[in-house]
Amino acid sequence: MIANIIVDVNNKNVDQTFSYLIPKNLETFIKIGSRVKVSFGPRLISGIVISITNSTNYEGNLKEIIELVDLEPLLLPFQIELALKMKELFYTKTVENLNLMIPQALRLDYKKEYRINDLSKLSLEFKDYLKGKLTFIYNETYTKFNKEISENILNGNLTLNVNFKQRGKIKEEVYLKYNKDVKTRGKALELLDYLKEINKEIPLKLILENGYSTSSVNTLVSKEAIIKIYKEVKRDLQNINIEVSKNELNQDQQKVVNSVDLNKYNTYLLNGVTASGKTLVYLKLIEKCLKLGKTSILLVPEISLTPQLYNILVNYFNNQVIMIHSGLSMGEKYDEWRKVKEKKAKVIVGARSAIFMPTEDLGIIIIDEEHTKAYIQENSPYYDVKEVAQTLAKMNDIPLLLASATPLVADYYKALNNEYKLLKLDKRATNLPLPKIEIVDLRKELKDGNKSIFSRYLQELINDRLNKHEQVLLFLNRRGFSTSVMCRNCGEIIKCPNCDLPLTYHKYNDSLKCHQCNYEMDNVKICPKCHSNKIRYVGLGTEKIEQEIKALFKDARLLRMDSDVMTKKNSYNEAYLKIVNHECDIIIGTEIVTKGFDFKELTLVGILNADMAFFYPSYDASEVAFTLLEQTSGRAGRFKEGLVVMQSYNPLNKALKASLNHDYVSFYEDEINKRKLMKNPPFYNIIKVSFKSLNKFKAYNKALELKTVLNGDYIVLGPTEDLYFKVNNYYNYNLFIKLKDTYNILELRKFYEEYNDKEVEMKIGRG
DNA sequence: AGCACGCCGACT
DNA sequence: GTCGGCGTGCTC
Repeated sequence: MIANIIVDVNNKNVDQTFSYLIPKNLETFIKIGSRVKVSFGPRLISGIVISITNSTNYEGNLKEIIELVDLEPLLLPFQIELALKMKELFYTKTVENLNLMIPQALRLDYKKEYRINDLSKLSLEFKDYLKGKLTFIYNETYTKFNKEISENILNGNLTLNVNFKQRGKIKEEVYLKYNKDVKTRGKALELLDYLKEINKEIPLKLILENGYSTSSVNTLVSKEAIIKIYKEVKRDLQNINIEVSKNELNQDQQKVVNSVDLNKYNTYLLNGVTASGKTLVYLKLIEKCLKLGKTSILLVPEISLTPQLYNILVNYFNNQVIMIHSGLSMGEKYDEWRKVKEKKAKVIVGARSAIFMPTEDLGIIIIDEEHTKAYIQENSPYYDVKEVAQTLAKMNDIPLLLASATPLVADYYKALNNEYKLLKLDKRATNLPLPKIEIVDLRKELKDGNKSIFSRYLQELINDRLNKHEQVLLFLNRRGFSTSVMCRNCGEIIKCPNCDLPLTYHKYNDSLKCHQCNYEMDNVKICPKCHSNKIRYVGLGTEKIEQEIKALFKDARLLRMDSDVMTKKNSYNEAYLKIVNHECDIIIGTEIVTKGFDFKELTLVGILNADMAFFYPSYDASEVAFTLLEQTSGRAGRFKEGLVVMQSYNPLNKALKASLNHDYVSFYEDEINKRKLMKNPPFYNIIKVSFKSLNKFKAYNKALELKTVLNGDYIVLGPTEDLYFKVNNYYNYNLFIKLKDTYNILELRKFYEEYNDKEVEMKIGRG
């Protein structure tokens, strides 16, 4: 029998199967998904068995598999299938896709260890250097002995051994238990008596915390008076108690739950206004799956949101729930992975990587806040977890539920056109009205001489809420920061005449440029619309706001939440508790605060720069902006009546006005027409191919070369400078390919596979 | 990727 | 002569 293997080498040139003979003694053990040790060229590495066949079309001599790395197959067959499909979808390597599914703790490190058979055959100097050791792991300090090393390898005195080291360990906890009486005294006797009396296994940690030392423990252990017991612990993740207020579905929610057919594939799009009780719908669907003995995956956009939902689920389903996100340590992730693998947990909640859990009997995949960019992994391997989930749902013939108050325009289009099934939740479950939104015209503030970040109206409201002992959330939009040019007098944004995208300001030659078509013009000093000179590029930071708040509201307690502050693992939980316990009055934050917050005392949301997101030079800027406004305003008044104040230089913007009335549909209708006109998704798919190099011209030329290859058959835009054109001395050029129905371009695949320029890095993603 | 092979310049 | 620089090409 022959095993076809993907080797653990992350390189495009070897991203193919290699065939190896299965030795007789391993035949019953080697399965699809098994990890094996093989000799690959001159070295020893591991690989994953992708398929097992009787023959191969490789003409040369086959080598035998050396040994099995893990007893049980590391990956399930469906995971292999998924990894292969992802390669087709995203132009990535199979190896890196497979690696997404292997917990870090189980990834192998290869260490080359040399063993000396006869020390006396070595030179005095080398012997001295080794200090009598028979083995050494090679590093730079051995360079001076290179010659001697290679001689000894040749004469057989040195053997090379490749060590496969697993990165993580199973966490063990030590317990102590009384065994027998021995003669002893002092502290040790005291401890022995104590353990004898209790006669139970006591954690060592507890003993040490109670004033006993390791030395008295060790004395007793060595005399066999007590025994040490090693217990494997699965780390339990931090839990905050959040009660689910109501467990009964209302009529609308019930209808949604009933509409989801658990027995076959369908993509559902649940469009539910904020606080319409989507979480309860998820709970009931998961519960139904559990009753069928099936596993559920619930994806949430960010690390920050996961613990909240996790706690709700734990309160509902107890220890059947696991959580996966990038904030967990390697060991914690491994433990969660094992709980799924051993089928001890059937409810998985987590960020995008949770989709790769070894779920053998999947029943449903739910993607909350389906519109967020967080579901796309930009760093290699590129993937969009929504497409992965869809592939997985089709493979298992189970439903995929996408949910959002503000779905992606492309997804809503598909739902309206029966590609997806549309489900609606139009009313808030709490029966509270949606928060009232008011727009403050910042142009007027400026005219009246108010140069502060806060309009007078917003200042007034903040003071009022502080007096009433209620909380205020201030939201600062970071996207599209400081690159676009806007008139502070009339709100005009300078846009590209060809693409309708905001132009980006380039400091080096004081010009404005389009990132899609390369249109370029001199920077404007006078607004083309109102001829004022108050035109400038825009920017604002959370720190600056913090300063100003401190000056304006001296007694208010502040909490800053942006990605700079919130990187630590539990910082989000801490912040969350601070807000719940009302240890802060004003919360300032970026995108991170816009999702999933439920705070009783939060009655005012201030959006400081509502315009900002509209400047982002991408076809979906309006959508991102609208979504952000809607999400942010949804934070207000979840329990009490809330008010949202948007500050804007451009109050007539259509998306802004649509969000005033929480009117997704009218936003959608406006946007979908633009998409059609501009040949953007969902009417066309966009592939973005990036070229990155220290050499500007080489990067540009490679992009041009690909464009030539593709010419004629597709709409190809570019090469254009990336939004981040020069980063760390690297230059970035992009090509945008527009095509219908698929992302699969044979010519592109061929170009990529044969691509071999070390000076220019080529990457394929989505536009 | 990582390792061998191989072909050139500068050293005991 | 030979050590070691790195460019090239292959890995079942």
